[in-house]
Amino acid sequence: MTVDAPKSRYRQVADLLRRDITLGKYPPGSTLPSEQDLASEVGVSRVTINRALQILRAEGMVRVLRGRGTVVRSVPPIDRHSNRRYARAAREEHGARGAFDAEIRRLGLIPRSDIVQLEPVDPPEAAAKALGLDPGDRVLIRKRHMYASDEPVLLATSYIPWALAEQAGVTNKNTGPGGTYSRLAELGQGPVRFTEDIRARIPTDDEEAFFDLAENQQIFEIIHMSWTVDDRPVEYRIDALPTFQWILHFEWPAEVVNPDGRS
Amino acid sequence: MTVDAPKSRYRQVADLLRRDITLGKYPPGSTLPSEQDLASEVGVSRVTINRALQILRAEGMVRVLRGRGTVVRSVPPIDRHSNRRYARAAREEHGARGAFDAEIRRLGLIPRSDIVQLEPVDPPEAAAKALGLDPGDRVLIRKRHMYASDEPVLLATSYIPWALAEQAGVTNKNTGPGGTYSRLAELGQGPVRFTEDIRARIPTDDEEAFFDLAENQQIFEIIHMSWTVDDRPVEYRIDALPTFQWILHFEWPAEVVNPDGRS
DNA sequence: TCTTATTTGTTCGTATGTATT
DNA sequence: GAATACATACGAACAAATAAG
Repeated sequence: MTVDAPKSRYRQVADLLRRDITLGKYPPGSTLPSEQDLASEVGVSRVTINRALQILRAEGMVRVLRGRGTVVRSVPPIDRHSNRRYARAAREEHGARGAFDAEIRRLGLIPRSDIVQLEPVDPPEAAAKALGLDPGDRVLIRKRHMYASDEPVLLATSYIPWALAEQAGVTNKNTGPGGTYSRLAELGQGPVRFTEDIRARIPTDDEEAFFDLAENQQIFEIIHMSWTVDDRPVEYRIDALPTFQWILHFEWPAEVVNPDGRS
Repeated sequence: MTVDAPKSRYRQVADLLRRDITLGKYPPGSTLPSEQDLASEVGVSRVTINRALQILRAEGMVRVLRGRGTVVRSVPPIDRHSNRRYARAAREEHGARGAFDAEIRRLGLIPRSDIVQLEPVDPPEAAAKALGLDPGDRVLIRKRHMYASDEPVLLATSYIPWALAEQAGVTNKNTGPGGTYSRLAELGQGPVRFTEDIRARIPTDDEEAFFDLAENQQIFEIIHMSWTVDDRPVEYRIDALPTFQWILHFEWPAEVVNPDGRS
């Protein structure tokens, strides 16, 4: 134990407010006193209160609404179980959106998923490279907005080579029982291996608007790829998730070592 | 494309500086002009410059040193390949610190790992619960500071039931060839399954000091657990990693579904 | 060691802009 | 339109860390 590092005022105020919230002085859904009132109460300037609230925003503890006030958030973190998500059994049992549905319902919330884009496009560079496409090759883009009880929680954008998508008949909203993966499997192009690369970053302007984030909040960016038995990629997907409302779960056996030559 | 959303000044300044950095006007390792100079140059107040720099800090693009200046960072993101990390073959080939070593050396950096704590202690509540300990049971704490070319990049704290640690003879710094897991395996308590729960959060005061972070930066918190063939946990570990310097990689086969009853 | 200049960190008062009620 | 509430911006001032002498 060292001596208490002297803390700046706005951080002390943040600690104070966090404590008050967790202790129930301001229960979930309630509105905090205005910044002006808090300033008088605590004895600091309004700018300092504002800065303290920035921290609580970054933590996802409050939601600040301009002109209205600052409300205490109530969203429990959602567990994303990556392995379970793509198990063939789970897919065929619950349908294409089964995994997301289950993740949300488990918390007593209501899942919703809107397809906002579904068409052939020229792929972004990262997708073209990852999928090993030739110049001029097009892809099927499939972009979804996903909600938990009307709170936006996930933005998923997937890219599949257009030729393959047409052949598999997954260019419509309804991809049939088991979803896209099952259609690909019927062509002998079903995924047998998945990879995910995870990083955290500042949101783009789009994401900031969709999730209603402050620029000091971060999102998980998950690059999800599906591989065939021939070790060829058939899907490149970017999932964007606000960090404060998700916990990512993985599990794997110690023995199964993938020989793979890629580094 | 919508009309350009009008951006606040500090964000425009952040965009400007980010562009200058990526375009090479301020190469890695160089020092930016002082906030005062930038303020005059750009034509905004110093407070606005300061706020813009907060954003670049959160992105890990610059490192701000009070009294000295603001330097452009040069650390490339490190790839953490979780599955490969705990493969038995990799462990026995490279030794206990093999995975971390390889991750760092791959980038041309020099790895270092200091054990800063290694002793029996009363477990924190989360660890006791996760390990299924009885009240009064102690644990071996093993806390490590890890560096890449003297930059702090990882803080690892592991907890192993003390009785088990003693029996396996892993209470010293030198745990022998293959490390702790190999000693446990010799007792029939070797891990056969791993789980990791990942979230991102604001750093604690300790972490902030160790990594030299601003409070608007976030860290990955990875709860790593090792399970025996009897499905009992033998290790509870918390890894803390600044989000901006890591990419987490996972992969798994589509077919292997773990039956497990836990939800 | 002490002093001074430089540089970033924090805070305030004040003012103005924008969104909501 | 008026009142309320958060967002941004500036200038000024002082605190704290560092570097140069």
